[in-house]
Amino acid sequence: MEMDERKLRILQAIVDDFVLNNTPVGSRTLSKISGLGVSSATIRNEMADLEEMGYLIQPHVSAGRIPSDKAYRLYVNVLLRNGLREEERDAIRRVFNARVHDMEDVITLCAQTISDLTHYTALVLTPRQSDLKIANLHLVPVTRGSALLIIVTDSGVVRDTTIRVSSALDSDALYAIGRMLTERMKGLSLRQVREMLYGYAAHSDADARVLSGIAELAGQMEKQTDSDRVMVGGAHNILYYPEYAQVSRARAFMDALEDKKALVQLMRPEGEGITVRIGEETGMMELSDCSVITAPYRVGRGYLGSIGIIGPTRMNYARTIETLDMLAQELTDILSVSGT
Amino acid sequence: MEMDERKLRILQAIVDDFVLNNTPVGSRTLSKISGLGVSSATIRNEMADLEEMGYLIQPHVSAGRIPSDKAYRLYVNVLLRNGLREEERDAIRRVFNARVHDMEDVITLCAQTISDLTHYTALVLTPRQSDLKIANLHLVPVTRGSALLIIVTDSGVVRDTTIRVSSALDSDALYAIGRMLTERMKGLSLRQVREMLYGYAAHSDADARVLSGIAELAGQMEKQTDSDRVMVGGAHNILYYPEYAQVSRARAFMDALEDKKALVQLMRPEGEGITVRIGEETGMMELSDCSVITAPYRVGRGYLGSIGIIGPTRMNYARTIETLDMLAQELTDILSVSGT
DNA sequence: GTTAGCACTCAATGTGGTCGAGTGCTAACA
DNA sequence: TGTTAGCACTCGACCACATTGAGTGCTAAC
Repeated sequence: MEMDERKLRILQAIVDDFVLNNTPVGSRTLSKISGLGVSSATIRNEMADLEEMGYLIQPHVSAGRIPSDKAYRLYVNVLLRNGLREEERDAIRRVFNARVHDMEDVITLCAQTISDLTHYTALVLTPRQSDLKIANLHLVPVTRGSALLIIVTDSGVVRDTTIRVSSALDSDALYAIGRMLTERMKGLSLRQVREMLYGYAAHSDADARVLSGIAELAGQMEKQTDSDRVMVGGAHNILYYPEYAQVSRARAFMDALEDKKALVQLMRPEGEGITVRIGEETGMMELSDCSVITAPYRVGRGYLGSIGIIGPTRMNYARTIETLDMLAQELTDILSVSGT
Repeated sequence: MEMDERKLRILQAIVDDFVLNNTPVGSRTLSKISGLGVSSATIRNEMADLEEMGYLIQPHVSAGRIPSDKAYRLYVNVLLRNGLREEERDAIRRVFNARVHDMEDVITLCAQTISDLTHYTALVLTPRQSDLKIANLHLVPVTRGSALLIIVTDSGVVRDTTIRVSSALDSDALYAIGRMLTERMKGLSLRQVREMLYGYAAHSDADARVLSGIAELAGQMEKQTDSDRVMVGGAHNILYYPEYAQVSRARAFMDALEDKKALVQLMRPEGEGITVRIGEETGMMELSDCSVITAPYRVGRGYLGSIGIIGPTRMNYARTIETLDMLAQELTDILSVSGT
């Protein structure tokens, strides 16, 4: 059995219709909408073939057919076409125009935007903090005897923590210490800083306090597990898809979202661009009726993280892929300007 | 018809049982569990009275009774008793022990903790940024020609943005400008800073750039609407309550959570301590079968924000109230130490 | 290769019947 | 006067069964 043009068109029509209506597609409907001008009987023959080839599934004998994972895969690989109208593309380009805030804001905004635009559940994998390189260290007096330690990294991520310091240190003294430390640690990753600090002799008590503060913050940032890097937004979106009309299913979905470690795996890019994982391809039982689409974002040439969505396999792939692709590009652009 | 001791005990037993099992409570069950040692017929008479008084509702004639909002109100006002075991209280006290990170982390951790401990949906109202007072302003070189402007506020909130500056300014020059600005603006609220900047003549181009950066950031922080202050966590928890077994209800709930403005109103404290809003008392149609419990947190004597939960009216009030009360106290303690 | 026709399948929907938890009322009792 | 046993009654929940109709596969004709 081989695939021909007509089979392809029928398959595409089935996927399109099923994505839209979520009901098994019958031969009669198809002969009307496919625009092929053949009768339902002919379509039936073709559908029987497609089923035999593994592209279609018949829930029961007197229902129509629904696409299999394999069908979606084919659809994504060869049948996909423009999913967005030009004005929608414009809207996406304008999303980040407003203003570049700090990195966390950008990430949050991004998750929100993804969820709003696609109506699926947004996934964002933030950059790994321990890989970030220190750009600046600052010490800022808060009260007598306490100071705020601020670490600025190369991609603009700012972290801070309050530490105790000698009350003899005023703003200028703290600045000086900050400068000195910046000199030594600039360009190092947090991992390296921690290692360096182990063999570091403090000149004074004051220094010692500051150093241990830095060690602690660096430790914190390094301790950030992969799981902490995952953000989920708009999980409630799935409640609008009839696939999840049973609460138990919705619950299973939500629970799967709690497994951050697995999500990190799911967001691992395969190759340079967009990655689409369909149904079983997700490798997670609970998500076997879902698809995950992810797009990497970078700064300069280096991979930082991914943005993506998770939704029912019955998904508007064209729209979603294009939306994510554009957003990832925007994100990359913004980070390249503001960071480094 | 007046309320007597026995009616109270019966009502309490009904609420307790209904909260536990979510099924209308019948007279026979009640005569067994109430421990009053009277027959079901007697209980029936009492229940008829309680219904007449508005405390009970009969879904249909051959079902048992369920508590009305009025019953929960009475329950909360007079029948509540210790909801937590000592070891649970200990666990709560240890939540924030780990380490004080920056404020945002504390808030996030708090929402997570609330949702974990209570299994309801967590609500957190963060402090209003424009009311925060400036403690320190810092300018930090990022690249030649751009700098990071960092604003530290009195309760430790740090905001930052990248601004363009003259490339002639090195780290020391930026520090000096930062110090100068700190001198002038320390103790002012962001609102005041903005006003001040309007009538402010810049000494140089460099200054002008910096000032407009500050104005912008202050503007951003001020622009933060009340809606931006609301955080919702663990919304998926409600899927575990049979009240929301119909997806349409779950959806209505989730949609209500999107109305941040209304949530801010819901989290407005009434009086000093815990506020409980039951059913219709929430003032939101969509939440008429929910209750909202909130507890304010402060720094020093000033009200900063609230933490709380939202869940079905059929809720374990004792546990929840005590949990929130303790967490708010912990939060207040932590902020008082790290801030100001 | 395509199409009309037909018997067949099976989920979805509707209908009537039974079951049982729970009630209100009444009458007897302490 | 308050409590209790007994009983007829109500009504949702559940089950069995029949009906409906969308959709199929197969066959025979074009």
